[in-house]
Amino acid sequence: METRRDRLRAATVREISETARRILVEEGPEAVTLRAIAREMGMTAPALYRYFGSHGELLRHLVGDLFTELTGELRSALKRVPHDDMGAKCLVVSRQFRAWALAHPREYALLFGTPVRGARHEEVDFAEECAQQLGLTFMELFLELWEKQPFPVPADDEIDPALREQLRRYRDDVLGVDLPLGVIQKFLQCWIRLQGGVSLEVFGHLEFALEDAAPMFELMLTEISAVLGLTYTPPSKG
Amino acid sequence: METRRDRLRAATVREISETARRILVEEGPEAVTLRAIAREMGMTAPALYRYFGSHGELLRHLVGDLFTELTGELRSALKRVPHDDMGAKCLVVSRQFRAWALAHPREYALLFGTPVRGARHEEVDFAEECAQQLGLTFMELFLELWEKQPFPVPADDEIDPALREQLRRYRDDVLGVDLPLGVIQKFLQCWIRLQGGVSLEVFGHLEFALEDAAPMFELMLTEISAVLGLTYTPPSKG
DNA sequence: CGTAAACTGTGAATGGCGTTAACTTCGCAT
DNA sequence: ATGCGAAGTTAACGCCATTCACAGTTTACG
Repeated sequence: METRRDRLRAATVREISETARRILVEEGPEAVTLRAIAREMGMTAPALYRYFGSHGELLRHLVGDLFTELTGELRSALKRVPHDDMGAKCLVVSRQFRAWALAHPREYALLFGTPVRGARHEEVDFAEECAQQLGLTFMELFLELWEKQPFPVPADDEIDPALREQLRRYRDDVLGVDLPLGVIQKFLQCWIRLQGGVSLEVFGHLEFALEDAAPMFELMLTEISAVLGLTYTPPSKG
Repeated sequence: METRRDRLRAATVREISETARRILVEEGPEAVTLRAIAREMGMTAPALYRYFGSHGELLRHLVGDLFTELTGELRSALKRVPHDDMGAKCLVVSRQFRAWALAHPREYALLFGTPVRGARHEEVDFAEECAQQLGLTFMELFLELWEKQPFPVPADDEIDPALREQLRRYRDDVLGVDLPLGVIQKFLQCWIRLQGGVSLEVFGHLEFALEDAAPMFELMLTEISAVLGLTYTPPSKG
């Protein structure tokens, strides 16, 4: 049952997350220290150990929240698109992903930058579950596209055997769906191009040549659209 | 002139870099502290300030060294390929880039991970110069390919105006070469796919689906080869 | 040669960090 | 009303980067 203390505790956990995020945004990742969070909340650092087992655990919780936020924004952006316009859906979700990354570069770095932060964890992590939700969002869209408007995919025996076996494992053990392996392959190819390109841009690794990578991103979307048999439409000005 | 002290100083600088790198490899990036480096060298931390202005400056120097090493490996790999086999040259340099990244993931993270470490620098950095050398290596190869075996590129007026202007600036102000803008565009597209894909793999962001991303990487190389009109050949077993 | 300057190191100190332990305070259930 | 546990505190440990005053050694020069 929901006691009064439970509510207070949940509120404090929420305040800790919000404070950590504010510091992350305003002062950068290295400023997100237990002492800084506690200071900002009018507490002392050891008190935070009542809520999180360690600094790393607090950060992993924040990562989970961020994954959930990002997933939510993608899903709600999807709802604003005509239900049967698969091309628009794919474009919207891709652009929204990039838009969130650019609007929240430090959060994005926490989610998709070099890992390590607090190293690996044995148990299934809260953050990992949330990350899976994000992956699922893309996967569901891809699956819907495949069912409504099948696009060309390689036959199983056209796929490199070493890759084939891994795709099979991912399909059967993780996704548990019934799809040709070629669809999984195309999905991963698209995802790698999308996340790879966005990461490079957000982390500043394209600045050596491009001040604004938006047109390059759109160029990538035209290519991906072509691969998937979708009609590309330029972004709306809104 | 080259005094005795200069030689000793240079040797110490080298030892500092080597020690820092060893710690980076063996204990991870967060263990690369001034105290740890000094401890390992039988010195005290403040002594290191005689050689580097700060912890961040030391790291930036290390980054420069690493860029130089990577560039060297790519260049020497190129020399082991028949001079006129452009397809093989492109494949070798791409595979060698990935191989170095996988063999030195922590170093790679320092070069291509999320930046920030010590924030921006006003003056032209040693590390930046070294990074430019790496970029130049790829660019020279691309230029050689274009001259020897031109591949299809979009005409200037087929390129998004916003992109066209940036490509022009990059070509004229940075590269200073005489090439169609379409070549620059294709170069960046290829580079983004290459570095984007390798980064995702090295940072573990493909592990959700793939245990070994090598076949996926090769698949990407077949696509890039096709785009550039090159004949793809599988990696040699050696 | 001798001496002053420059270079290379040390030790102590400051302030920040994560984390632990001992201790207080207060809400709440029996 | 009593007692337990949750939520805080302060103090402390051992890290960290960085600065400063100081000492020893090497070099340069008159």
